Amino acid sequence: MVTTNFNSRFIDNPLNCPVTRAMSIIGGKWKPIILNCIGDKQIRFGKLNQIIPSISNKVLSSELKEMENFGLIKRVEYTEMPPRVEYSLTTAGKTLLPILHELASWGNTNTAKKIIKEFA
Amino acid sequence: MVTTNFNSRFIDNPLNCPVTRAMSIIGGKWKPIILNCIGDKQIRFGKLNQIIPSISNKVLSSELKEMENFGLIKRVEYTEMPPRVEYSLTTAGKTLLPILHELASWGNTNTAKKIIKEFA
DNA sequence: ATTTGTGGTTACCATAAGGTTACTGGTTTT
DNA sequence: AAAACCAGTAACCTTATGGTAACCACAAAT
Repeated sequence: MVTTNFNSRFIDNPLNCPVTRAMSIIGGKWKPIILNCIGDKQIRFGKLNQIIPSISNKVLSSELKEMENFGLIKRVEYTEMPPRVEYSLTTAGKTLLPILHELASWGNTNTAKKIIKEFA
Repeated sequence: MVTTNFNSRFIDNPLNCPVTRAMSIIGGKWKPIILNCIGDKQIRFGKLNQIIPSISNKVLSSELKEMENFGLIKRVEYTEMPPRVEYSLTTAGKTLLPILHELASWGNTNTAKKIIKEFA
């Protein structure tokens, strides 16, 4: 059972509201997309940039770094030339997969598609 | 089965990536929190403002209006004095509850709490 | 006569998030 | 000799998001 603490006067305080906590960690324009792209794979920086073409390398880099700091992403650097870096989800990061799955699932509903079609 | 379309060159295009669609509809600082607060209830504007004290009435108002336009929220106005307005989720809006539940559930993990503690 | 309650709106402002462009190093390929 | 590859970084700029404070209508209660 999940205690969502509806009656708290501090429901919007990250320390007390679970939804706020979650959103302040994985909210933002790119994080869920990046996490979803990594999924269960190991994936290189350039490959991520290729399947998410409209993110700039600067932003991709900083988002990855932030999630690495959070302990959600593992970064493995191979000292080759040219360099190779592989990103993957940590065990902690994989606990996010149910959220990403629900997001993807809902994003595939006609409800979501219609809203996007009308307002985007 | 969910087609997440990992190999698309347009995964970040709202028209083609389900996660991007979902996030561009319910992303942002307040929407998931508001939706979660409404839940299965009918709830008044003032009550929302009370349980989410740090949102301004301007922002609460505009977020509600946007989600009403999306067809996720129903707004019922009672022409009394002083006025009374009740918000609730539409049928479409209730399809978001699994996402909100996963968010709340993950936000209650120690993983999430530790990250918030360290970085907030 | 003034305050209270309710659900907002308006005008204005601050900040952080995100975007753009150019650049790097060392090896291999053209 | 030049260009490509890869994984970024640095400096700079733009814009969307959200925040603040004041104000409104109307009736009832003090």
